[in-house]
Amino acid sequence: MLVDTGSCERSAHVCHHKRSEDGCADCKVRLISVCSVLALPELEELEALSQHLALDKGQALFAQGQAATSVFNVIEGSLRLTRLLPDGRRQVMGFALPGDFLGLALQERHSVSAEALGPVKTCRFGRQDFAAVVAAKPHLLASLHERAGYELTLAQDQMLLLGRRTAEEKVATFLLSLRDRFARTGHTSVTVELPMGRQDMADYLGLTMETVSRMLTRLDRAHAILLVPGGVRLLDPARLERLASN
Amino acid sequence: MLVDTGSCERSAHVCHHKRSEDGCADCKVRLISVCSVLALPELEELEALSQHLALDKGQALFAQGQAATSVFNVIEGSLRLTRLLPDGRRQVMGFALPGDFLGLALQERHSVSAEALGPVKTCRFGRQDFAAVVAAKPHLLASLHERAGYELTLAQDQMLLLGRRTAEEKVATFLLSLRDRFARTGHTSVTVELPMGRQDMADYLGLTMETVSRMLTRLDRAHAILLVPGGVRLLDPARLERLASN
DNA sequence: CGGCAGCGTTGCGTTGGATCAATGCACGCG
DNA sequence: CGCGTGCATTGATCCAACGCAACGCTGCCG
Repeated sequence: MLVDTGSCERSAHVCHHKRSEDGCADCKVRLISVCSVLALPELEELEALSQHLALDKGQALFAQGQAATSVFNVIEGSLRLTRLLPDGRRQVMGFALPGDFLGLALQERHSVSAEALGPVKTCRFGRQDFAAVVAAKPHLLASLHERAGYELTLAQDQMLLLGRRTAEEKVATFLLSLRDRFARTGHTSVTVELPMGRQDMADYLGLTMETVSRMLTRLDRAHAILLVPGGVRLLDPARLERLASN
Repeated sequence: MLVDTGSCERSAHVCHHKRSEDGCADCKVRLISVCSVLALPELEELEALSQHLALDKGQALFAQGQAATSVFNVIEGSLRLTRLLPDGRRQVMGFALPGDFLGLALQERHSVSAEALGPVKTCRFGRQDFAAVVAAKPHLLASLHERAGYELTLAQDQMLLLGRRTAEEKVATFLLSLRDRFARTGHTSVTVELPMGRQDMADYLGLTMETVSRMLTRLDRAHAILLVPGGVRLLDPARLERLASN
């Protein structure tokens, strides 16, 4: 049931109770994941079906079009969800952060590819197994459905952004939304970590890498943000909000 | 339970059995709507909670941000689903056709506005009533969830289109996808009806009205399509497919 | 230590689609 | 019928973002 026994090497402090740390009861993302709606006995039932799965930077969790044999809870790290056009143009559909569930829709095939942006830990379930549990627990289905509804409004936000916003607005909106998402997982900070590269941001925002870079330096020179290695410090969130304008 | 007693005036032939035509058993979209998963007794239960509601061209069914008191099945006609930016920029998130369900996510507030593109007939349910029925019928929830998953992949298609496709590709893709959607409701034809205006298409595709018009005339002059009043005849679908390229 | 590989930034010319401005065209109405 | 109103088309110009190429930085490895 547990994979990645090397997981403790990577964390900053030593593990004193490895056994229980892998259980759902101690799961770091339990309270923000779909599992939050489950009572303890149900949790144990699900735990019996779960496996931990770790990925390194760049590794794919699954690919677009592939039969969906598994679904996943993201425990740690972040992933890029992409679609590819035959000629190589790419659209990043979103980024999955800890607490997110991959395979919400329980569909037969994955509609996107998922690749690790850095070291990632996930909790894996067989799709059929998971679907059977869901079928037996309407409140879990309701929770999935609620998340799907939320995803749908996020997708709508993104369509509005892609269709009707300028490059500068896109970048400002992106930084703010990333800050807000990190805030929901507990990390409240003026410095927003950017686990993805410029090209990923560009493909998410419907821009080129160069334009993203230019907009970031423009915001930096305007003292709205401060570019720091691996992230951005939001110096003037109010100005960003004004740029994002809604 | 029945509204719009004038409905027969608009249809081509005379009604012989008005009573039953308003019932779910004779509903034109039952087999393609969420109701298709319901058995007859369940259908009657739902029917008791339903009202028919008709709209004229331009009328709003609900507005973005409004508390969602009702959810709807579209029976006839089509609607435009939009989001507005404070400065007036608009993004059309989609078009609802007969058989579509509005309010899938059962959320507290509507995330978009819905406006009739022409005469529309809907089947209305109180959201709370409907939610109660759903809570009691897991297979109905599963059906809603499946539709939500489908909507999510449509939204992803649209994000890819908005972010990474050229104007010509956008228009070609739009015409083909509209043809396919009409095909699913039974209307198979080389001539695709365009119930929306140029501005609506533009706001759906992230373009201006002028660009949409130019691309349509370009395709027309290339003999890929033929512009006809109120629609488009697809003369060379293969060429369009090539332009849409996936 | 030097070289080189992988990002990110910057400058500069190009361009696809936006913008502005007529004009066309179908309709409903006095 | 002639006029007005609302949409669609077309043409002329503009500009935001793209594409390309050079350059910079950082970390890795021989």
